[in-house]
Amino acid sequence: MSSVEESDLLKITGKRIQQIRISKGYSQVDLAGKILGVFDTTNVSRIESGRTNPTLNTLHRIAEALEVSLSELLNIEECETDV
Amino acid sequence: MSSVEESDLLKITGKRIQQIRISKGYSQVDLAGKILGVFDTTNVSRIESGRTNPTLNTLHRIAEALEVSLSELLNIEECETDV
DNA sequence: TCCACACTTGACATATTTGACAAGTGAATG
DNA sequence: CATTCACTTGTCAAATATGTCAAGTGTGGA
Repeated sequence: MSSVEESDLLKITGKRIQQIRISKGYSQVDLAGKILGVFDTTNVSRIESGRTNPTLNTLHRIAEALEVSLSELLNIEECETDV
Repeated sequence: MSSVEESDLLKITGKRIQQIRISKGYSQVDLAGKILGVFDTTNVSRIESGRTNPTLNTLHRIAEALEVSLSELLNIEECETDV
């Protein structure tokens, strides 16, 4: 019951990334620019909207750019999705 | 300086998964069996040894099987890698 | 020695992420 | 209007994760 479906997981994680990004005042372009190595805005968009299933390395790069730990980035409430 | 190279990240995460797995008294076969859906021992081995860059969904499935949160699973010390 | 168990490693097919680019939407502004 | 900005969406190629099978290593027990 507490198990999260894949698509939900991706959407929830995407929203969390977006929340943190916005709270820091970054645009998607800003974020992509801060990410180590090459990172396209396209991917930011796809990940934030949960249309892609990012790899550990990608999540790590995003976490660094957002100046949070991986652990924080994925600190998802597994509780209710309602309301 | 604090930025972790990809291969290090994968190895560290793999070791962490292995630690938790062993602390729960599971073999790789046990773990693979507990993971939601299909999961081969091969993958457990590859992930634990850092030879593969797992996706968010895969990490989530492993976390569930290990009965820890994603956040706990990835609670990696970003401190020194030395010594 | 033989066998079982736990794990590693290689090869392969399939699916998907990532990276690159182009185009489209909507909002705000001059 | 036209332009700019932020973001979405489509397509494509390349790299790679996953799933599956087979074989190899090392350990321990009968």
